[in-house]
Amino acid sequence: MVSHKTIERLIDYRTLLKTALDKGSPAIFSHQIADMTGGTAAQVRRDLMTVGYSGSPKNGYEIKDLLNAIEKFMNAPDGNKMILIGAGNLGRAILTFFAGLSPRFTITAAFDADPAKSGRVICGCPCLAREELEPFIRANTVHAAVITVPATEAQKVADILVAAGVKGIVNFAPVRLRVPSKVFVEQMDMASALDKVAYFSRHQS
Amino acid sequence: MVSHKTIERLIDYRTLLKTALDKGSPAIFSHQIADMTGGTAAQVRRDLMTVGYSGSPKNGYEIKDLLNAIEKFMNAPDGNKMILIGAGNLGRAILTFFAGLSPRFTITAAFDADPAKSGRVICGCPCLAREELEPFIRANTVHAAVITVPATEAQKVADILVAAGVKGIVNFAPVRLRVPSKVFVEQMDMASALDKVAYFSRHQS
DNA sequence: ACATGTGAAATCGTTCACAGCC
DNA sequence: GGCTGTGAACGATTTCACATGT
Repeated sequence: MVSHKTIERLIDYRTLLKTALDKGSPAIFSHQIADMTGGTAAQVRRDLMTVGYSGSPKNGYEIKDLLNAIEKFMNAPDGNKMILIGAGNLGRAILTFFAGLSPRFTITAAFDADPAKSGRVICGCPCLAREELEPFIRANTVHAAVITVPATEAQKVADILVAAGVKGIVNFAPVRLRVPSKVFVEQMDMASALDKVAYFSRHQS
Repeated sequence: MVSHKTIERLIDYRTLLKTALDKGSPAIFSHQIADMTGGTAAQVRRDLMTVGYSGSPKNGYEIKDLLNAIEKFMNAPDGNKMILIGAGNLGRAILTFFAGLSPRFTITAAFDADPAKSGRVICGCPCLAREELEPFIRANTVHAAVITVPATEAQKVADILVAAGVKGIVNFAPVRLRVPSKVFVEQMDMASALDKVAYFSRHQS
């Protein structure tokens, strides 16, 4: 019911508001949020309408309360348990990246087809065999999965994930995954991103 | 003049058509393209209108000719020279990833603030000192840049890139870059992606 | 019959503009 | 005066639906 774009921006606002709060600002105006995210003041106000928190014309928005409202609206539980499939170069870089994130997201297990990696701890994360994937998901809570296997394997992995009940996937492989509409896929396609940048950097503003 | 979304899809079609061509198919229908990219047939036809190639109701689209039309429309020169700033974990993973990518994109140089890395070859790519960044861009052709430095450094790096005339940026740092509208930025924000997946995997289809 | 190309309608998202409040 | 919240106008994108060709 609430638009995809709006959610993306709310996520932006949230991270922005957090840093503003850390700096000690008590309140903020819509045009300030707009400036910092590259949007317009009207759009910020529209977006904030959906979370059901009202500011005052005098002071704008109380940052602390607004943050609470956004988190409540997003229903963000403070722990997202995730898994990663494909502990190659990219996979390991992401595992390291996650270590810096937290505590909102934790990768509870990594999986790799290479038997040499099974049972070892890679970048602070236990690595299991590919065969363990489905049983693991059924036995543990897994909110979402990160796919970092080669393109040829990605759809197979996705099928297993979907069959086991995973509802969210971040896919780094350069293929569009075919999944039921109940499952949300976020495509992190570097190859497409490069093509896009190559195109737009050459054509008009 | 032609929409952002359409370009994204054309890029999708192109990669898809390439693999279809490799498999030996001579022609394809709009609904087949739609199925494979998760769109609708009508939309595919609309998108293809913009590249100015017409199929026939009998056979659909000649894949070879359609590919040519798309490439011509995108004006894709067969070499995009890029640079990467920030040779940390993520940066190195991306350098390796690029090696696997076609000849369409090559990273001609990497830059890092750490003096220990200067002058060395990292993942098959010469690494230079941060001070070399601006002179390098002015002396060589640089179509676009990939930013993989920590969030705190990203805006500074972007400012240098823009000042030196770079027109396209792929940004992996979790901050929105402020750049003139002449410069195109593609945000590859893993943190936001995770938040998005976390949200949509919990809320409706 | 079935697929294309494309006006026209419908849907979705953004911006305008103004009432109400401090 | 400057800001919020929001109906209404606007603009962009998607889908419908059908004439046309094979």
